[in-house]
Amino acid sequence: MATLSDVARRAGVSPATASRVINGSSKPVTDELRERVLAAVAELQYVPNAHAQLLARSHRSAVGVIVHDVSDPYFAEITRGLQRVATDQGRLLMICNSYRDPDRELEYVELLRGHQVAALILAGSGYHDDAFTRQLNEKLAAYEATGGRVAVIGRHEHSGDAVMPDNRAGGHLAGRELCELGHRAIGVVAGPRILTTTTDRLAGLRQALTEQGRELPERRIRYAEFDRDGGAEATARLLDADPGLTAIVALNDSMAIGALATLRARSLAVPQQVSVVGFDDMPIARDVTPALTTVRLPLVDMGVRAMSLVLGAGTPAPRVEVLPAELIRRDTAGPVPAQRRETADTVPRARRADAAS
Amino acid sequence: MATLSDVARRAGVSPATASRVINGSSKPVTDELRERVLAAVAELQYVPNAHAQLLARSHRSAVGVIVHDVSDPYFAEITRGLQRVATDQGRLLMICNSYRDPDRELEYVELLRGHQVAALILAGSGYHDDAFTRQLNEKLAAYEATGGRVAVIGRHEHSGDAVMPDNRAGGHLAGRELCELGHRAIGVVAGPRILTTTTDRLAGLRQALTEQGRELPERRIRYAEFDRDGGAEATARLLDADPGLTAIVALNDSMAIGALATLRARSLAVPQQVSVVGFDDMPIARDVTPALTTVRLPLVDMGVRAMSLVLGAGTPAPRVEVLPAELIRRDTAGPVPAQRRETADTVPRARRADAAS
DNA sequence: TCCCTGCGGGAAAGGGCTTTCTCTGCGGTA
DNA sequence: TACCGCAGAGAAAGCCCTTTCCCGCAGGGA
Repeated sequence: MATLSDVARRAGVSPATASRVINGSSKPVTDELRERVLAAVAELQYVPNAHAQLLARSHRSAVGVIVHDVSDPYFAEITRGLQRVATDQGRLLMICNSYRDPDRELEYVELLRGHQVAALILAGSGYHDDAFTRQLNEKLAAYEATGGRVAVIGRHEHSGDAVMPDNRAGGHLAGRELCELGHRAIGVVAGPRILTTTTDRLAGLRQALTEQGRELPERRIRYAEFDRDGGAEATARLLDADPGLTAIVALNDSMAIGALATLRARSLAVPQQVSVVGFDDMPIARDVTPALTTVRLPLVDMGVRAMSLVLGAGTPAPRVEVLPAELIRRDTAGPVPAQRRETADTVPRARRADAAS
Repeated sequence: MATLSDVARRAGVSPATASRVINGSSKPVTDELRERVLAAVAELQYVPNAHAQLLARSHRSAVGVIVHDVSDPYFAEITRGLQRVATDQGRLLMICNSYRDPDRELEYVELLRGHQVAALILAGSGYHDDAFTRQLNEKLAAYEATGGRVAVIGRHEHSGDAVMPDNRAGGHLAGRELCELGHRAIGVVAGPRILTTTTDRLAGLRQALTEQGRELPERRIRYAEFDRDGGAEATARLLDADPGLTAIVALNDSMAIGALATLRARSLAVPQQVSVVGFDDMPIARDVTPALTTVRLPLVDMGVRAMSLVLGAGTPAPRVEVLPAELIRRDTAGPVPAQRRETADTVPRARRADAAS
């Protein structure tokens, strides 16, 4: 690789001058030398060594981002928001996928710190795991102690700046909607128990049911991976255990799509026999058939805000921005079927079996 | 940030010794010093400056990847394959989104070169743009001249290693299937004209129709963005111009989903009134209703191979691996409706209008 | 004419790390 | 006892840039 001094030598100038020309320094350089340098750069196809530059400059510019998986639409949307702000400010993003592995998350914090990022954004659910949380906070604190900025998206455990989707309110919205449609036998297709996102959404849902004088017994909840196959599988287990279900809440849209697949496979009409409500409103939600009723989170906006937080001026007190959830009514949630209007819980066993057939 | 000399000072050793301990150098260090260094590292929360390391080591390890958009399922799958191999070999990936902007692509080549990546992988369609292609090749050649490895995925223009999905054969597969189902009035919802992927798939499709004694006139093709909305819009234009269409080929699955949306909006039953064939077989294809008949490309495998090519031993002659396309029959393509069995081209105007209603 | 100013350019000092080279001191052999 | 060899540690030379500091020179004012 050609280096700066190669360029300088070829142009017959000092490395200092070459550097000034290349970086458009404020220090003036005569046109003649400038041209010679530029010509040398072109001839040698010179590209500055980014690492040497970063070492020489004190200025840190890149921003590190840790998500569970960029290719997951949830994170893809958040990332879009992050990118928008970063690009506007000429920042480079380093995006890392933790694939929901806490250890990998820890490793990436180190890695990004080593890469001298100016700020760090952790997006995605936290874990119910005290040991992990403590370790993470230690690392984050160490980073912040050296001037690094940190913001989290959708995580409680961090003490600094945070952007929080209102998962609990979203869960509540889904629950209330279904109650108002008359459903009583509601099953839940949930993500991993260890994720705070799962428990937050679940908590909101449970609260809504309780407010309506109903319950969400643990046997009506199935935990699985937060993806399509997890949703399909959890739905199957739910249905096997409780054929009388008239509604299913999936704790994200991918799982909802899996749920829809299982219902279709079992020839259960949606929403005539079983209603389904998803969560997140990812782009595909409107394109499945029937179009998915779901709880929308302002994903892009979450990204925008987190990045703004981290690139803007710091404040002594941590800022927490809670972004609201919104119910998007489409076609998968309908009134409870007539023959099941009574609560499945109180229906005699025999009739319940009937109703399921 | 704590530096290596901070660690060394605290441990009462030289930076050289500290470095040896931290990197597990082959040079032996007594246990006592080793412990002192490790203790200092922990106390100071020391993380080596990655840029300084990269500068000092001659060894280059990271691999640069340029895709159109990682959050697009097509690239997400390819990236999964790339990651798999990279992770196995302990390589870090730097992934950049060009958002189908040729200039940005050029910039990223420079950027990644500046970051001293050991190899470069360009995934995604090439452009019918000679000036761009020349520039790109120049940059790539300069990079290769300094020992960089390059592989492309799905691009013709590069003279080196390449992994090529058989887009043409895939187009052919889609065309033949539709012909065998009796369709004659086939419309195409195509991606941007400037992309070689579009033209390759189109060429295969056209060839299949020609072989069956049919034609693919330009008026039956609509070019739009390679996404859901592009597909929806192009389908609408196609239908407006030619209501007698009995089949639509979408040149990728996102567009196919858009096509499905438009057909649903117009109450045209799929596949009873109109058949649809997609391309790529992205994961969601099986979950839309009706499930999408499409042409599968081994996306993950494409990524795996490209990365293996680039990390394996170089060969004097460039290697081109062509990966086959496969037709996945699901539920969106069916036999041509009875009343339209004759070709739309030969049906009198009046009857064509009837048929469309 | 002399001095001061200011402009354009180069020399050189880092920035944080790796690695070669050098040095010290010890044990072992003749 | 004298010498050799080697293990283990440190000194220092880079890696490739940026940027401060300094210098020479030309032009302008007194």
